[in-house]
Amino acid sequence: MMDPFQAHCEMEVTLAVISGKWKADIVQILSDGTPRRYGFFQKILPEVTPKILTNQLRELENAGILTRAIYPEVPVRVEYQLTEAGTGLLPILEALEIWAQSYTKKIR
Amino acid sequence: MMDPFQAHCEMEVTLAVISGKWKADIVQILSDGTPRRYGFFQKILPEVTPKILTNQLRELENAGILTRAIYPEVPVRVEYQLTEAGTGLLPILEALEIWAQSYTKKIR
DNA sequence: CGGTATCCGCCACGATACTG
DNA sequence: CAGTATCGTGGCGGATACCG
Repeated sequence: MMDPFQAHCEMEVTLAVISGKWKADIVQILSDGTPRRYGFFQKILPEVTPKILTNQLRELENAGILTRAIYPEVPVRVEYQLTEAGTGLLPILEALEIWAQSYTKKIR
Repeated sequence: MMDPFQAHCEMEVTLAVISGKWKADIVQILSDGTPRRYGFFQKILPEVTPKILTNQLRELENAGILTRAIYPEVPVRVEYQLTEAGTGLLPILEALEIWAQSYTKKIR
């Protein structure tokens, strides 16, 4: 991830947070508030390899977008959930989606 | 630039369009509607090298975000201006900026 | 003035295999 | 179940020099 604090303009902080091949997908999967487990992401995103999935999750965690809760049961359970900051991202992602839709219509 | 048409979710089309080290800056420079010349970008963004600047401008042009008008005077004059699609991006960039501001306050 | 041409380093992303 | 470990690579961004 690009260092958000050497961005030229503020908005690049946000871009830095959600730029990452699978981050938008991950945030969207968590968008309904339900805590989700590692295997759930693998099921929804079958193309992402474990290493990459872990990497993207960790970067979002470090950015404060989601939390990672470990329940030391047997077998172990790990749950990911959006933080308040992550939830604040949702309207923006929706705006990105809406713009993309009208854009695709015009360009394609 | 990542191919916008093999994105997993629609919003990544938008991310693909504005992801690029200097693209947000370029769009913001053009945000007031005034046509701007190549040298103007170089003056505002002294760190970007000519090759990179050209590259970022071309990618935005190919994405339909801005137009490139050549006036074959002597010396030649080239002017860049936002398209309608590019203008539609402005509220989104502002939303990114606003989110970044509250985010920076919380995290830093 | 507004670019090209050439060369190159870095690192995000990935394939594959293995593990506490 | 939820991850590491290792090795590999494509292409974005950059430094530097040159051009119509």
